[in-house]
Amino acid sequence: MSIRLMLADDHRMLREGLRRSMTEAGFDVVGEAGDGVEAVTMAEDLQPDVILMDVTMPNCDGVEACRRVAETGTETKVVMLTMHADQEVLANAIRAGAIGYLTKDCSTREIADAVRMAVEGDTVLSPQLARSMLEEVRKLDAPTTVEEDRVVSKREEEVLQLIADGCSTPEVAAQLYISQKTVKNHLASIYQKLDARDRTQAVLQAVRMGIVHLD
Amino acid sequence: MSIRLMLADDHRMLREGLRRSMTEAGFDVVGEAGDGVEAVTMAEDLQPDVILMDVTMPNCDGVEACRRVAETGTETKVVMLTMHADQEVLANAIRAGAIGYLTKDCSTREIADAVRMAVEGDTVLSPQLARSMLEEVRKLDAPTTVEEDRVVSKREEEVLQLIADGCSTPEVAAQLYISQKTVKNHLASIYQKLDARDRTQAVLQAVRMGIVHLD
DNA sequence: GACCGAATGGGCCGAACGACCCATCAAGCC
DNA sequence: GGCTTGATGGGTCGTTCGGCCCATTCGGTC
Repeated sequence: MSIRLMLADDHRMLREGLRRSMTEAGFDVVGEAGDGVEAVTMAEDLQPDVILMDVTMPNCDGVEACRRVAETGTETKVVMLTMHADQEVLANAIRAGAIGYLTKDCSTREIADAVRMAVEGDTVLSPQLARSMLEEVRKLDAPTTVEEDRVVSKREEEVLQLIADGCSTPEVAAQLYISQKTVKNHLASIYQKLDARDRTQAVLQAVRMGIVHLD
Repeated sequence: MSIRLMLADDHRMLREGLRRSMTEAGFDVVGEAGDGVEAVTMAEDLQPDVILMDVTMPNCDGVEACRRVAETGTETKVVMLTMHADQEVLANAIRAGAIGYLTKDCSTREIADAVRMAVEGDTVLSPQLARSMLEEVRKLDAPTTVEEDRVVSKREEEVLQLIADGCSTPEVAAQLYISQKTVKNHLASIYQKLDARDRTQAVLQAVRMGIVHLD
């Protein structure tokens, strides 16, 4: 039993090319939509296994159409196609429930593979997009704690964390049982090391570097 | 010219099954490794297009092996295979440079597709893993700017962002073509709204709330 | 023993900051 | 027509901040 595929793209030429190649690849192209609204209604009607959806379409763009299809609660998987590897759009598409995201510079073979993977529930991402997204994940869990190549000293780190927690200079001094002057000296040293010119920049830089944490 | 594939798994039976099915799928299985160290040396030797690498292996686990292969700077793509959909391991694999991550409950057809996608540079993720990772991304940018329930006014937001970018009061004033006094007024208003007592706390709170972004 | 970095401190000073008063003007809402 | 909110601005005042000079002590390393 072959996979039932639906196409949604406002460029007829591209659609016809896709239909030809997807049919050759063994898929059953059950429908073609030329804009977002048409795609949604047609999807409800045909209940395809997979929709290849262009991002930029009239009436209602691909991302929004994808959201509406996902909201119907059907098993239909949506693979987004786009001209540009825009990370922002990717994030929106993911939120909208798309299972894959391909740039249009990939081969028909790649698209066919992606469709098959989509049916199985696997996610496929184009190289550029995967990279940007994985970088996000990388940022998320950067467990830098193992390293011993500390930029700021342990004491300076404590000062930074307390500042980040909302303490003023005298409060930090009280917390650490040292004088305000020492706190200022630590800060001055921190500014040099983190290339910051005030506590605000120092704390932000420390957050970026994972030295301190926001609660 | 067929794709040159290498297998790395400590279970011979699984390896042989993979070899058979991958050969049937048209790939050229050029080598098989039984542990991590062997996989790394063999990969250097054979320079395969793709390695299907088990996560759990003796000597040096798949993730570490993947890292070493990636470090050699070759074009070899690594697709990780695993029994369990462990998000932690996935994150590590990604950091290690893996391009795909599949659970072992997927079909040989899926694996074959994934290998082809990997060659093209596309990333493939198993359903459970994709879900968990996409949720991470979702978290990242969840505080969508679309909302109209803004805590601070648009102008105040601009001020906050500039402060976060490292501007001092006079610099913010210059950037926005307003007086320093107005900047201070905006800040005072921000302090109230964000329950902050100085610019440092205000910016940190804004970062937590997703109002401003760190570059 | 000499040297260095870290942690601790002091004093001084000018600039920046934040709190508290205030005003004006435009826009939106009841 | 009033009311509020946002954005613009003024002034004053005390505090804080950050730069710059300095010193001591302690634990390492060469």
